[in-house]
Amino acid sequence: MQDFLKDRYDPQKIEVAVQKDWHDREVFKVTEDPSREKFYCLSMFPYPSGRLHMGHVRNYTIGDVISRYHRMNGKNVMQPMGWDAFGLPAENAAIENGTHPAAWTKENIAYMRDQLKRLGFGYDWSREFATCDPDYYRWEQWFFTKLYEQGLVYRKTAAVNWDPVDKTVLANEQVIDGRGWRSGALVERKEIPQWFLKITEYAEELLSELDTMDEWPAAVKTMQRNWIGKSEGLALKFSIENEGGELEVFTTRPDTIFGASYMAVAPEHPIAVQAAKNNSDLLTFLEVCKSQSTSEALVEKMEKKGMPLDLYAIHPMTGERIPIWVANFVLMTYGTGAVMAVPAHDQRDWEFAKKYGLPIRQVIQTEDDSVLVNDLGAVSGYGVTVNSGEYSGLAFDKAYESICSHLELKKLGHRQVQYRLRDWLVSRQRYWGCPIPIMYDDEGKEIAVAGDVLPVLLPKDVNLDGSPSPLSKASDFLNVALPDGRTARRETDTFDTFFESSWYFSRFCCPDQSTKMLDERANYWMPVDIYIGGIEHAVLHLLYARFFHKAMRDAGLVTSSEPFKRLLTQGMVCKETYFRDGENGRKKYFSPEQVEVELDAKGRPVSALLKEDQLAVNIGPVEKMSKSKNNGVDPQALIDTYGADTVRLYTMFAAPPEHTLEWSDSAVEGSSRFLKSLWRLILDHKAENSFSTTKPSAVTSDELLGLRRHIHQAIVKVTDDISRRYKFNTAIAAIMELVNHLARFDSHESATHAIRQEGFEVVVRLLAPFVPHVSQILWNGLGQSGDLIDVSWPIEDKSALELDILELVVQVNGRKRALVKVPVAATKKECEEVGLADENVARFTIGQTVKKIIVVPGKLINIVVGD
RNA sequence: GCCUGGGUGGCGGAAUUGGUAGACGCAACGGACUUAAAAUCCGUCGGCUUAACGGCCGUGCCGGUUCGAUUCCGGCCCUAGGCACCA
Repeated sequence: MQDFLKDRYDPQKIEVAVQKDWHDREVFKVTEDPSREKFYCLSMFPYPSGRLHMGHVRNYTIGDVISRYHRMNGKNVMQPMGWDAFGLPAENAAIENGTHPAAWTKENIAYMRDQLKRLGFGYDWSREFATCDPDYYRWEQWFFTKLYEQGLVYRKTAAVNWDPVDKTVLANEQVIDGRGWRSGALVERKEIPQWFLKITEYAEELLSELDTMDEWPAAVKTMQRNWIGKSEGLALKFSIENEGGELEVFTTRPDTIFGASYMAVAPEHPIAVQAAKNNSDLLTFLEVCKSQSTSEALVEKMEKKGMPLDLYAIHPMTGERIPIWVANFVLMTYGTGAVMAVPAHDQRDWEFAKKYGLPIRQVIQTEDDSVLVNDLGAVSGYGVTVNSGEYSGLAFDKAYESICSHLELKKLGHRQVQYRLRDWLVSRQRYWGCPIPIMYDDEGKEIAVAGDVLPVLLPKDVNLDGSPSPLSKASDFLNVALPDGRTARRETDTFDTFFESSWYFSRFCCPDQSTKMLDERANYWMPVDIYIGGIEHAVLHLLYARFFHKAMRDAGLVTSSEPFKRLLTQGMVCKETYFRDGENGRKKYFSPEQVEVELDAKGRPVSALLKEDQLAVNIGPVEKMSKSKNNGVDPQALIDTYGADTVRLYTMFAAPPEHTLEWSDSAVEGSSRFLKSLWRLILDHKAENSFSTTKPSAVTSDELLGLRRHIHQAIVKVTDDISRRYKFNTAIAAIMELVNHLARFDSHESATHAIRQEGFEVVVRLLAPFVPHVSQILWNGLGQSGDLIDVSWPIEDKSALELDILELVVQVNGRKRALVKVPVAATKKECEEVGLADENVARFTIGQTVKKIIVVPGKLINIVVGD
């Protein structure tokens, strides 16, 4: 590498040169090496939307810092990159601009790949692939047919959002205020046959394995546990009066059964549908329910409504007639689609009962609520049964046991484990996705496509005009001749794009394998040692990927049970917003560059003007960078202005990885300033041209020992922050502190030069993961040769950390009153004496009795006094 | 509505196991250098109070545990993410 450490710091020049060198020598290309510890570092691959956004930059910088750190610690590090290339935006772009999704995607990938390279991420580009490559998706088609053979795949009807004008299925995102985003038509709920994967077969393992995943954030594990939603309870049957049928429900509270005063079923429940056949009011109600969204969030926020079915169930304990209602809040997708309502002890049942005047009967008495006040709401806690016939007066466990046993004996119920988790609906009625490898013969019987004729290629030549399913009109694709001479019709649905992202990490281990889905290399690299990505994936993507990996394990494709050893969830990147109220009630947003902000004396923003017309604009909240809020910062512009190192340094310094990061242009300036000043300090240091024979460990002056202690303390701190705490902001702060110490040390003797040389060599190595380009140049500038990426991470000299004198805080009754110096070896008693002797401490202890003295070794002395 | 986080100076954040609240940086202000500006360097920087030493208050709000609470517990407010077809 050429000697760049001359005159001015020019990031563009050095970064491009360093990157070219890495590329020419394939520095980041790796192979399996059983002699070294492997480290598989993975960042969630991007959807190729067009350009990188700041969220990508942040995500990939975190991954690159961790990768480079582990490589400097001697591990065999693999860091791959690829593209989650199927999805809705490509189809939308196709409809809007007339570009083909394949071409649009390819172009975006090319641009974004260049951006990633310009940011200096150490990826093994030889492993790159896009999920829309047939070489990739053929294997997921193959695996789908394996799962089909094993009975883990099935077809049944499920609801979709149907746009009656465009005659197409809409994603939840495409439904705005109940209307299709393009047509504006009221969206309907429609039941169509779709493909499902039996993730519920793995519910128990997906749940229990979480207990062993101690390197995952507790919040993510809790979210997954609640999503899987295991509950134990009683499945019981209520017979229906006259009709002779039965209504099955599930309850976790059999102890409240005597309080069941009505039943509620989902609008799609067969008995509701049946009852509506000769009841036009009921039919109308069911139709209204049908127009409601498929989104659970919206269903739960709706006003709770219902209608009686004019049917009665027989209470299995009391023989009482209880009315059956249909209710819009009962979900057909959970349990049996029917519930027994106990309004006294369930808040939602209570509200519904109040609204429709249904009886509320208290059957549980909690310790602190001897009387149930009906007007305040349900009492959902546990307690002792009352008004429950022969089962009255029992504690929860006893009541649960005896009621379950009684109903089991009478064959009216059985204990059951129930999960909230539903099977994974993988069918999508879209073009730009992986075709589902299924055919239907003339009788409509399904046939899985044989493995040796895969892939089922997604045809390129289709008509994309926004009308329904292009694949159903592509006759070359649609019609197939079977080997036995019969003809068949292909499935026209494609896979959910979560299908592709559920196993890409395994394929990165052996992307060139052309005869198998995976090979032995996957077992060398898997599991991923650290997986980094947005918190928004906490449940869906991460749960699907865990399930998929277990299914692959059971098919003998991998040996590990969990795909991701550690998970690091990254916060969003935000920026302030500026807007004016538009005519149609919608806000018009202005980008921060268009706005001039006026600050008060304290630096608080007080008002903002649009530069263009010098009139006021409103200052909005700080929100996630997005096109709609017009508050995005283009990483490319920053790279062009400051260089990749500054952008990387700022994104790591501004906040810990899990936090949302609030973007500040002036703070970016600060990171740039730090690199410039470090450059100048090392340039000046080099110019001293001092020859020193002093060994750093041999210095004796207090000042130099102190300086050297700062150097080795920084090594300890930064190492711990990167490897254990994943707190890159404090790691960088510690490096900045060390640089400040080195810069302010006002001596230029040869011994000082030697310590400074040691200090800068440490600083440059500690900075290498964050700002790899400038670090490489400074490393060479300090007289060292070779690739910094393969230089060992510094190790602290323990003797440099030793101290003789400690500072202790002295508190009186928990309030800080003094700082005292004591020898390291001081006993507890000696510390107490020094503390009590302090003048300011004495002001607060005089005339008081010392009741107790607490000494926390190395930290503080707390003197507790009183009268 | 349900599940899960978060709330600390003007701002981003620090305080790692209950032990000095505000590290590091930004902004702001004062000064040096300069014909001037930029850049750079030095200093101040939570509020109130004091001549000074120091003192009092202060980590969203209310209450509790403790010698000691940003940290633990209970309740509340605000805010972000997810809720199964955005990825």
